Amino acid sequence: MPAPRNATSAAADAAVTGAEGGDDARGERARPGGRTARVRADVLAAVEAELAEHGYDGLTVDAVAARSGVHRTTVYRRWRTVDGLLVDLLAMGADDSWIPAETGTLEGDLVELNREIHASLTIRPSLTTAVIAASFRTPEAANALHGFWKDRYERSAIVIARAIDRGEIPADTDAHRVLLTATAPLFHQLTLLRQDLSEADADRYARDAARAAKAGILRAP
Amino acid sequence: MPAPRNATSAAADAAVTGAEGGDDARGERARPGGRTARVRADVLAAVEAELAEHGYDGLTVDAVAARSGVHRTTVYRRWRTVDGLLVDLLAMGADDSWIPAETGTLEGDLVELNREIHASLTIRPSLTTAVIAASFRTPEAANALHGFWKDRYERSAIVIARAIDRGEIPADTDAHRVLLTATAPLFHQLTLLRQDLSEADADRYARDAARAAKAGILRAP
DNA sequence: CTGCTAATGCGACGAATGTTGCGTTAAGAT
DNA sequence: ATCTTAACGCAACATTCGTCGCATTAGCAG
Repeated sequence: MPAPRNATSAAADAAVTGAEGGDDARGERARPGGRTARVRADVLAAVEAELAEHGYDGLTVDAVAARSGVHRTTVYRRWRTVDGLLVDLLAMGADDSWIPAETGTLEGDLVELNREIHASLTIRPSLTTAVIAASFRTPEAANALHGFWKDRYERSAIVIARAIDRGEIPADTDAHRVLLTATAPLFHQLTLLRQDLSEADADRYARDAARAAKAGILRAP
Repeated sequence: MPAPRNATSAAADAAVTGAEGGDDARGERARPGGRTARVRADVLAAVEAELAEHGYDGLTVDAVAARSGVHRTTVYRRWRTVDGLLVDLLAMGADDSWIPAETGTLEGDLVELNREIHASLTIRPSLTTAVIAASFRTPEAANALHGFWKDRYERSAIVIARAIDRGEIPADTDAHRVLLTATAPLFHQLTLLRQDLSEADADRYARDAARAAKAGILRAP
């Protein structure tokens, strides 16, 4: 389960894609052309750089504007708040083509998921962690986060389906519960308890969940 | 595992205990007497009330000062920030005499822990959630949160020790892993994914962890 | 190229947020 | 009761944050 890819490279794309930033999605003809897209790319790149230097609690609209060379007012108008910037960064970094890796075993698939999550929470700066922080401050960020992970968990459910097809685990295994059992300890330990957690530990929680599923412990309801 | 008890009643104690607020813990003789303690009690009660009305993102020093009848400057001097207020509230609400309930079975003990956590995250306003939010903004809040939960998990380890004594689970069962497997899904689903999670769901994660431990899945290392 | 106008730039403004210096109050000691 | 001084109240100040009106720039259409 990936965190949003770290978006540095993705920022460049924005100039081409010209997706609509901010929030004003009125039905009229917009003007997503060159400059607007360039501004978005510059600003989001600046957000990422500021995040790397000062972290979430040191992230300000003014600093982002100054670094990007875009005027304060423009940033306020298009993104409204710091959290709005992070939401947009998350949206840009979200890889819609992502699907969980297929290793041939439930255990291997879960280990792979946990490694991606572990990387996304451990990397500095962690966009994932920043958006989590933002989600406690504005409903928009909370919704964006919720939507992102909901999508990821839904896509990941195929891992359990494949294991059922292979006969590894009971057919009535509760997919969401398996995923949560495997992944939740990483989030809890790394973002809430703020304790170190090695990749080996992440692997172990994945294996624990796989073994529990095989033992028929995680069957619905 | 309790969240800090909801501190309304505890606020009254402050006038008596007169624990030192804020952060300036210099070695000189302090003056924790009547007025200082009364101010602390008033302010922290106001914090709790404001939290109930406006939530964490609507919590401001000015509003707390106005409600408590204490001057802005005093609040800034003693607590520095909104997060400092929450840290102090957490410290006051922390029940040092807490020990996990003893039900006679590992499953029952874990269910009881999860119910306490579920309640602390579900109650409005949730001081626990507010402190989590604060922990993303200041290192002090992060440390306070870390310390609080570290203490709670250490105390809770006795639940696994008792189960081992009873012969319910293998002697080399990894206590921390059992606790995390049981409790992490609650935090993850309720505070990160922002999805509903019933008490019955909380119970089930507790039972899952107990069954996994019995099956020898959660043995050290 | 020319006109239209969305998007940006610009400066000024008001509000919210913290800070500082100094006078006042009251806790604790004698 | 009196003295000392930590803690608090107060007002003025500085800074940051977010908004507004208007001028300027630059997509896009014809």
